[in-house]
Amino acid sequence: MSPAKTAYHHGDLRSALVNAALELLEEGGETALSLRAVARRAGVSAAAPYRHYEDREALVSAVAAVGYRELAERLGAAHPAPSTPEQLADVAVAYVQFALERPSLFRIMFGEPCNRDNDERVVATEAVTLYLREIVARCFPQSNPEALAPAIWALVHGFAFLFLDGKLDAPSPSAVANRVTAAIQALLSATIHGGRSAEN
Amino acid sequence: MSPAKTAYHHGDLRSALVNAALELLEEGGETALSLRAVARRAGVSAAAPYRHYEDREALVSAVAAVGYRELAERLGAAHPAPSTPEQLADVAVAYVQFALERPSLFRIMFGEPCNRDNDERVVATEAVTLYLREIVARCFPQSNPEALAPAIWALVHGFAFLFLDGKLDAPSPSAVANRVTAAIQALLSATIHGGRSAEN
DNA sequence: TTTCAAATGTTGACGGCGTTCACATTAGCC
DNA sequence: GGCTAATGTGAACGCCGTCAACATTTGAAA
Repeated sequence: MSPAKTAYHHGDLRSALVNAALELLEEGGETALSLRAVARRAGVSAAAPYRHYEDREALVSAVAAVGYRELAERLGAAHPAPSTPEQLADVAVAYVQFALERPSLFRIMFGEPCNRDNDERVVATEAVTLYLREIVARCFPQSNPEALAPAIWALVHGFAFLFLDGKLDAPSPSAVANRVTAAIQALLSATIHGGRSAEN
Repeated sequence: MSPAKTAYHHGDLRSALVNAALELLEEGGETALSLRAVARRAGVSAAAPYRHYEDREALVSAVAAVGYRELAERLGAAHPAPSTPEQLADVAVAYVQFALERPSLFRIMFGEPCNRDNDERVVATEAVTLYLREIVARCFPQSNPEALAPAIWALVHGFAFLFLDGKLDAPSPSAVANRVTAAIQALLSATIHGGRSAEN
């Protein structure tokens, strides 16, 4: 509740808008996330947000950036510094659970096109990328993290989306966890076996 | 160009709307896909579509269903009946290429929430699921396809989305293909090795 | 302290959207 | 040939994103 960066008339409307957007997202899903609704919730006119964000997409990007930070936090909470396949699997499960618990936020983060410009979003994404590569490097120092990390990310990310869309049945959170864990284990044992070429 | 099912005033407006929607999608992306624009292109009033689709989402679902059929076609073209890891990898590459070549359609198919009701969409999805399970069963008769098939799907699907969103660099189509192929090979060799329990 | 420019917020408007309802037209069946 | 149901139209509603003109407030220069 501590006031943040730029506080003028309203007192940091910029971040108040992001918070309002997150609330609306949780309450009513993507459909509820309109610029006007956000402004209304922040107690401000419909045009006010344009003093802080170029357009709707810019605000959505800011929301997505918060999502990336929260995802990173969540992964870190699952395990601060994984160094075994089991621990890595825990992180993977946390990733999928994040997607299932906050589906609208996750869809905003990944489900729509985003400007490749150097905005908050790209930075936040890069953080996730590095975090993951670091983990893989620690778990498999003899492997090639730049090849393995994306594969693991893709596996986990794909599970998240397929569960989210109902393409794969997700009867219970634990069932989801089991499935993800098993897949990770399979991919990892492949690396250990097949990664012989990394001996050089 | 042969006229289809129900032809009344317009002569199969129902499918004309889907075609118009697909055109708009290719030309202008998801943003261009409005019910009014679709009606305009079909040369019909804004209210006419409601005689054939309950709402916008229903039309979008119909478009997605076409997408699923085209995806299945594309996979089949990559290899009619894969039975080796290499052939399966070809199918996987075709999946990702479909996503990159028709990003808007792919996003409509997977990127937004869909009603779990028993509509065209669910049926078309099921077709993909079965097709994949069949392939896996043929490639690895001694494995458990119900566990392996989703893992492969997730891996491929995740790659598709991450490339699509620019989270992973996709410098050239062949680079994408190589990455996907390598990941598939890794996962598959894991199955061959780790799948010992399937000997029983 | 006064003053002034820049930052911030408001009002009202525009066009586009999804959707509905009352109405017109047409198609096919008796 | 005429009736009913199916199909298309037109006008309207409220919501949306966005903009331009205007009002207010702020912080600092004078």
